[in-house]
Amino acid sequence: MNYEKYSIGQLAKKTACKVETVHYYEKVGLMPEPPRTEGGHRIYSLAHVKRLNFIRRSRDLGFRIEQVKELLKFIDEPNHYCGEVKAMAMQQSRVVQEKIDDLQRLKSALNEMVTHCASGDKPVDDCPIVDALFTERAAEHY
Amino acid sequence: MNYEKYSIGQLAKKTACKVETVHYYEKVGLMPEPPRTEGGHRIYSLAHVKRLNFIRRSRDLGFRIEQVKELLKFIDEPNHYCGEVKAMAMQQSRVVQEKIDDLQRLKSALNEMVTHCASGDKPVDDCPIVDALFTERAAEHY
DNA sequence: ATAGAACCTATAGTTACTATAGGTTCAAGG
DNA sequence: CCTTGAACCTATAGTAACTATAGGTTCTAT
Repeated sequence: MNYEKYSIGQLAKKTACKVETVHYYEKVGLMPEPPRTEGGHRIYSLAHVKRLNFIRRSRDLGFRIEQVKELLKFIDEPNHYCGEVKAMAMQQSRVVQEKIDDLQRLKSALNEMVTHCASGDKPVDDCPIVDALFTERAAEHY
Repeated sequence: MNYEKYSIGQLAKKTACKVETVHYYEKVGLMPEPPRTEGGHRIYSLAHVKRLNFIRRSRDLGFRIEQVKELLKFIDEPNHYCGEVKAMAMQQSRVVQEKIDDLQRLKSALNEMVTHCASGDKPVDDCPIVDALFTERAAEHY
């Protein structure tokens, strides 16, 4: 076994995470309160490194903090099955796809505006982009 | 000309924007301080409706508030040309494309994890998704 | 022993709003 | 004219997920 101990700075470096972020994760309950030195400095072990890696990777994949808490619950508590984790990953994949769709629409709108604006040497009050932006929004919003 | 006057509530309804958001836009300098009734209620005109539509549409297209301020400057100040607006729209389109690319990578990672997790009936400590999440992150992050 | 890096806590700032509290004004009905 | 209740007013706090700052303490290496 690896019984190496780490300071918060070493933990942060190993996980590409800032020290302040570790403090934050502790405050919101993602990271446990670790043992301390006599002087009050936090002492971490390899288990903490792994846990923080898990948190960071989950966050990178777009899971919100509350979702990461759920994922961690699956791990911290016994009697959970892989299927629960799989369901969350699939759900997250769908959420991400929706965001992609949104952004695609957005980019199309921008590109369309740009192509309508051929010259660029017109004064602003004659600009088709500005014009498009002034247009009233769809009725469904009312 | 249309000299119709609107209360803040009517303005909000016409632009699919909340009253509090109009207050906020005034506070951060996107909307001007409008004239008031004797009792202190704000009075808006059609120009305000158009301006707020412009702001909302720009925000919907992903422009940040500071960028919307720049766009409005082009309109509020004389001697600006369509090309400046076009450049901002093109830049914004690139930013959006980058976000799309990021999300695509993210979704691929999620989908890969899901396909590796065939059964779902394994206990969590044997789950390939959990496993992947525990994996250390790429060296470039260090 | 001491210097300075790393750590500690608590608080404020970031973005773009949204929500709340507690009070005032407006418009419509009686 | 008076009342009632919706709409308005200001100021402040809350949201997500951190980041940054201030002011003080501890650790580590010389």
